[in-house]
Formats: sequence, C-alpha cells, structure tokens
Amino acid sequence: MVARTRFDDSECPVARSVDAIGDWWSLLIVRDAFDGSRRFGEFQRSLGVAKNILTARLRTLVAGGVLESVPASDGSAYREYVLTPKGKALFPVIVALRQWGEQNFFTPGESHSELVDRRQGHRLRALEVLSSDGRRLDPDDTTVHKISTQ
Amino acid sequence: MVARTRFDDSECPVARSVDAIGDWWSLLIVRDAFDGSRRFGEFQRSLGVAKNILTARLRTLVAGGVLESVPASDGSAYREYVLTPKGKALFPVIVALRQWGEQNFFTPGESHSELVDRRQGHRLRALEVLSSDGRRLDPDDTTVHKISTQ
DNA sequence: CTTCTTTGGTAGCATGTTGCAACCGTTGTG
DNA sequence: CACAACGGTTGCAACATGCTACCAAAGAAG
Repeated sequence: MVARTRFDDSECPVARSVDAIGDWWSLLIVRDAFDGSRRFGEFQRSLGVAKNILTARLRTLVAGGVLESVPASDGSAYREYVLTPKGKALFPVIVALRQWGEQNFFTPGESHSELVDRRQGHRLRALEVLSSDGRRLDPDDTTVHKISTQ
Repeated sequence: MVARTRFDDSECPVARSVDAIGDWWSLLIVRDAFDGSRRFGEFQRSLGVAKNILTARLRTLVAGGVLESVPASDGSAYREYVLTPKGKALFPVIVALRQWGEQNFFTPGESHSELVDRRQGHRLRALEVLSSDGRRLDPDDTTVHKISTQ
C-alpha cells in the first residue's frame, strides 16, 4: 500500500496525513526526531531498521516537507535531518499515540520512557478534544460533515 | 514490518501503539468506525481495500481490543464491528491526524470532510499539548525521560 | 419454497515491498 | 598514512499486498 495505493485524492484529511507520513517507520523516525535524533546513524541504531529502508523513509520525509536535510551542527561534513515546521506540527499526533500507549499497553509500574515538561519535569496533561467554545468532546459528540470550505 | 517486526518489547509507548494498530488501513478502519461505519461492507466500500486485507485487519483490531464484534443492530444475523473503550480512546489520535492534514494538505477553499461538534455544528478547537499546570507546550519545551513508573 | 441478490468472507496467484547481508566511497581519527 | 566510522547502495530471498475468482449463508421477492 505504501507506494502503490495512494490516498492523495481523498478528501479526508486523515487519509492525506497517513499518506504523507508513509508508514510506521516514518512515524517512529519523527518520534526520534522529537526526542533529539538528528543523524542517520542515530535513527538507525535507535530503530534497528534496515539501512536501505531508513534511506528511503528519510528521503520520503524530506520530499514531503516533514524533515529537512541540513549541514551537521557539529561542523562535520555530514548532514543531519531535522523537523520542519510541518514536521513539528505532528507533535500532537505523537503525543496522542504516546498517551494511548501509556494508558493501554503498560501494566502499572512497568517501566517506560516518558515525555515530560522540560521546565518542571512533570508529565503532560492528557490531550483533550474540545469544541470551539471549550467543551470536552467525546467521539459521540461529533459528526463528520462533507463540506466545501467556503 | 507489520507482522514480522514487532515493537511489543519496546519501552516506548508510541512504538507499542503503532504496533497495536497494525498498519495504516487499520487506522482508516478506526476512522470510519468513528464516522459511523459498523459493517464489513461499509468499511470495504468506504476504503476500497481488498476484502482479504480487510478481513485480516478487522481480526487484528478485534484481537487487539480496539474493535469488538457484536450482533448486528438491525436484528439481522450478520455481525458488526464497533469501537471498544480502548478504541474510542484513539479519538485524539485521529483528530490530531485530521487537523494536521487539514492544515498542511489542503489549499484554502479546497473541499474536504470536516469533523464538527454535533451540538453546534462548529469545527473543533485545535488540539493543544499542555503541561500539568496548563501551559501550552511546543516540542522544544519537552524532553523524554527514561523512568521506572514508581 | 424456490430463486435471486447481498453479505461476508476464503483461496490462489502475480506483484511489490521489506529485511538482510555484503559491499563501497567518503569522512573523521590516531 | 592507516584504520575506523559514517552514510549509504546493491542484490537477493522472504514476506505481505492486492486482485480476481469463487463460495456458503442470509435476506428479499414472488
């Protein structure tokens, strides 16, 4: 599916997002980028992914405007991969997946990595889906509308 | 990767979530479930996915506790697939992907489906990542901590 | 109760993608 | 200058995907 079936033409934003990211590896690359990974080798060691796959995914992410290839920050001749603004905008997606995982796939007390507020070292507040006037919304409180924007 | 490489043993909640969902089709199935699809045929027509793939994905999602197979609500002998509480907890993930897609992959004025507050018909508020004391957090304001919970 | 259609799959096969291991040029290091 | 590390590329085997055809059970029509 990754390369053959495309959702680009879908009018569902979820489908376009999914298509733009590419596959799960790509999402984990983005996660690592949020966690500070920048270099090819860092991603490779962290993920344990085959190098040819990593190469392909990094290329896709750069082509899709999620990552950007920049000169290495340490002055070496190598390059680094950093999140673009579009990539950083994936933050809520990663946080949402992280919180879902924490709540559903860890037994209480089981060790896991944790995303914390840098200033206070505290865990983040759980994401909330809110209406425009600030009410907390459950899935059942929402409905999908086919519209022309305008 | 979907079936061979497993992230189950990872201590990163994002990886476990990704592994639990399975693949992109599964996520789109979940999206459709949020949008009201319940029957095999509904998912199949909506997604255009091959039936054997859909069969496999539905099974995985049921096995993973995301969906549940229940008797059809219309009294027929067929079965329906509905979100479990764990599945409904994916709501912020879907909303986050949707908002990212809306903001990055549609030209202003381009038609797309929209998730609205059922009560008022308004668009949802953009998801915000917040600290425990309610400050809005950017990716750079956070850091990943390896901890033992407790 | 008989036939036709819909539903919800399964089976087999061609094709595409993934993962692995080996290789390789360039860059950094002692 | 030698040697290791980095960042890939290539080829191949194994696996997963997508397509089409097929099929049994259920529902609808008469």
